[in-house]
Amino acid sequence: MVTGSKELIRDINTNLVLETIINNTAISRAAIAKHLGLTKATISAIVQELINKKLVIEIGSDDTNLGRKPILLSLHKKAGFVICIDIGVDTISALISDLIGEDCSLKQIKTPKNTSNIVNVLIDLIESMKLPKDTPYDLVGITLGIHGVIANNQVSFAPYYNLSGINIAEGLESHFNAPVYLENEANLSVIGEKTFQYDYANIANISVHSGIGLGIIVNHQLYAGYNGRAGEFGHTIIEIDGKQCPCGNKGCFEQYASERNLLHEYTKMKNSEEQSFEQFRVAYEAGDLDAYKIMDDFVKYMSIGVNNILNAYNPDIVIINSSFTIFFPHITEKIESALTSRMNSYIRIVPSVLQDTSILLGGICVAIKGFLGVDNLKLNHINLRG
Amino acid sequence: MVTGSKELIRDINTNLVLETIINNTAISRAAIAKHLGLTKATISAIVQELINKKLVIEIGSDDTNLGRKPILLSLHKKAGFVICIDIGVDTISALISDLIGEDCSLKQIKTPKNTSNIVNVLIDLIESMKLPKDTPYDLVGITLGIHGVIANNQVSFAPYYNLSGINIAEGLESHFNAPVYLENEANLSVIGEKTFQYDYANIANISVHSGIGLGIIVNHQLYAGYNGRAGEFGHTIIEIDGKQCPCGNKGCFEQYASERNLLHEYTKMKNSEEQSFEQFRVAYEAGDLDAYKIMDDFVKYMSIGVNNILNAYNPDIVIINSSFTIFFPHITEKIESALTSRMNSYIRIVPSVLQDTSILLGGICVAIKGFLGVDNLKLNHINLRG
DNA sequence: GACATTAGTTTATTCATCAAATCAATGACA
DNA sequence: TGTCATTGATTTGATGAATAAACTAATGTC
Repeated sequence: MVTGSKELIRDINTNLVLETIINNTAISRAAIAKHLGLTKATISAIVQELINKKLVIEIGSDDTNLGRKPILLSLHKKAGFVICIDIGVDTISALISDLIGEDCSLKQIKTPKNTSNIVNVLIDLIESMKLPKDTPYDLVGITLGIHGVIANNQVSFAPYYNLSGINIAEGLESHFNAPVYLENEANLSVIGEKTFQYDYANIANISVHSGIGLGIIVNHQLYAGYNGRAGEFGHTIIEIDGKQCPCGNKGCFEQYASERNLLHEYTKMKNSEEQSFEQFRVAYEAGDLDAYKIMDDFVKYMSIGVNNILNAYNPDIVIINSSFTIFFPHITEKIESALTSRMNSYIRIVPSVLQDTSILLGGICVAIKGFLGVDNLKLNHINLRG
Repeated sequence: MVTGSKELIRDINTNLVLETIINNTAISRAAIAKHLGLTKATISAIVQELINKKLVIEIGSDDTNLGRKPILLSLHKKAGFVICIDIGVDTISALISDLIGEDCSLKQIKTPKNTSNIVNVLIDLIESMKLPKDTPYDLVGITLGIHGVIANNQVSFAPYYNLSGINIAEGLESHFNAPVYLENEANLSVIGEKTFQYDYANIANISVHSGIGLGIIVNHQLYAGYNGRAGEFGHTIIEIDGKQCPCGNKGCFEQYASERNLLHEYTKMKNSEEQSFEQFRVAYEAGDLDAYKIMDDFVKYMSIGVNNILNAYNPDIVIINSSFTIFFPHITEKIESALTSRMNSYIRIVPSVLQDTSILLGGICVAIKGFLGVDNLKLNHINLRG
């Protein structure tokens, strides 16, 4: 039960001050006070505390033309560092970052066939990377991106690899002495998009891969449903008595609009061996009519999916993350014009810019938010290197 | 910007105390302190304030077998009264209630063809009813149930009557000097179900009438999307290139599962004049095979809708409110067994008990919550009379 | 009638906010 | 060069709400 107390007030205001400092990059005490509607005395006290904790630093004066020059405050971005590991079906990717998502370094390995030893694999992976030295807090959080359903920080259902029953979080936590956050990949993706790219209050992010995932932001917060199964949008039905889906349903969305299905249809047209996306792309750019037909199908099915998302969640913006939108970003305009319902309000449909980095960047955010206690993070500078 | 302050602490704790008193019907100061984890001193101070404001009364001692007998506290349910008016397409229903949803009185009139004068119609309706006398606060809130989309306490889109552009809330507020809350009918419905019947954290409530509405409770709160259009589930597509819907789409859910469509299909089978639900019901109970076929369709389409709701919102419970479930409540079991996806977690599918009173009772709750500042209301006793 | 037990109140303390005064720094201007 | 207006930041005292601990109140038991 969250009741009111002095500590609660301080917590709320401290987090707001931190949030204000981060989201404004550099800001003075006076400006924070004005922004939050708190008195300068309060802000001074809170800032002093944050400076003592080495979470905030003074970075010199701003250039104003009247009165005393303000002292600019900034997050001490090297106070510690965070790690996100995306456990993909084929590849495990690890990203180390400072506290604002800058100065990242990436390492990738193959996902082992047998995942029973996953905790040790992850420990070895992290220890093989160059970790920042001599920071006040060192490693302050690890996020794991999982292709599956998470409940209570544990994998409760993962169709592509067997992680259920293994307590990954605890294993890593006790070894690194830092909090470990498990999260669904589609959820991390939308958090990454919100934090680094599209700062809207309500976002739907569709990830089209072999299946289809959906991450939802509602009122600036991740919406995961009561046991983490919300946004299993790939298994909503868009065709009565439609194509059989392995899940047991007939006519699931991902049996139509997934990359796997569309390439499969393309292969059938070509009557050849399994076609890759790259082969499809080359053919499309060469003006191949079959490829055009497949792209039309993608637009048609995706517009149905987007219509259903609009009527279910009513977001401000829909982001589509897929190979199709990476190579043909203007396809989102076609999807938008394929929407037919007069019930829909005005909406933006955009291709993902972060593409396959959105999961890792989203994981970085989760760990940073967890460490700093900040609710609504907004970061800008991205600089990925291998 | 919500910042921390002394007043915020008191507000939070006062609302928690009120909530505890209401949801426990009668409870002592000591028990409240234990329940909330606050000290007895704090609770005593807050309760004294509430008694002074005539919102809480002492109702005698409880019978315990050891120590001093506790003084039981209760909400002063006659401190004021609230009104909900459901503006239906054909009928306007008004319900007056005390502050716990007991002691209600109902009045219904026909919806006027011309709704330009709606404010005066509502004022006349309210003033023609017997309002409680000599209460400390008198009328403390009016909720209007609207068959349409609400944004900023105004009707932004209503397909069945023309209310856009009329500032109903302001007109009533200035006349009765009480806050007026506009809300979508499907949203009120789910609030009513949650408060009076099914106390779950995550609820989906499907209202099947001529169209199909959906009210969603997420984490104990109504989920309405950023401009009130979430839950327009009737216009999600369940059939590619399906039946034409007036909204512009093809294959909308409500073109299949709505009462209007199913009766229309039944009429076509019978090759007669338009069949009513009553005619359908009589035939079904007489063993008519066409009626059985229609009911099978209802189960089939509804199970698709429920599947999509589960994968979109992941609620704890799905409530179905329709003529079909009123007369054949066990049909929800058939719908449940028609679910095929192994992605779905365990779920309860139940028929609405409140039926057509859910909107009015939900509206009563909205007004009570607004007046008392209570977040999570739980009420029990229902006693409707005409 | 002493005592254990529970309910509720009183009192002193703590702590975070606020308002107002004060100190600090800086450019404008005479 | 020195005064002043202006803005930034800190200090000080007051306020209010929570807490802990002591105290009063009420009641049944032995």
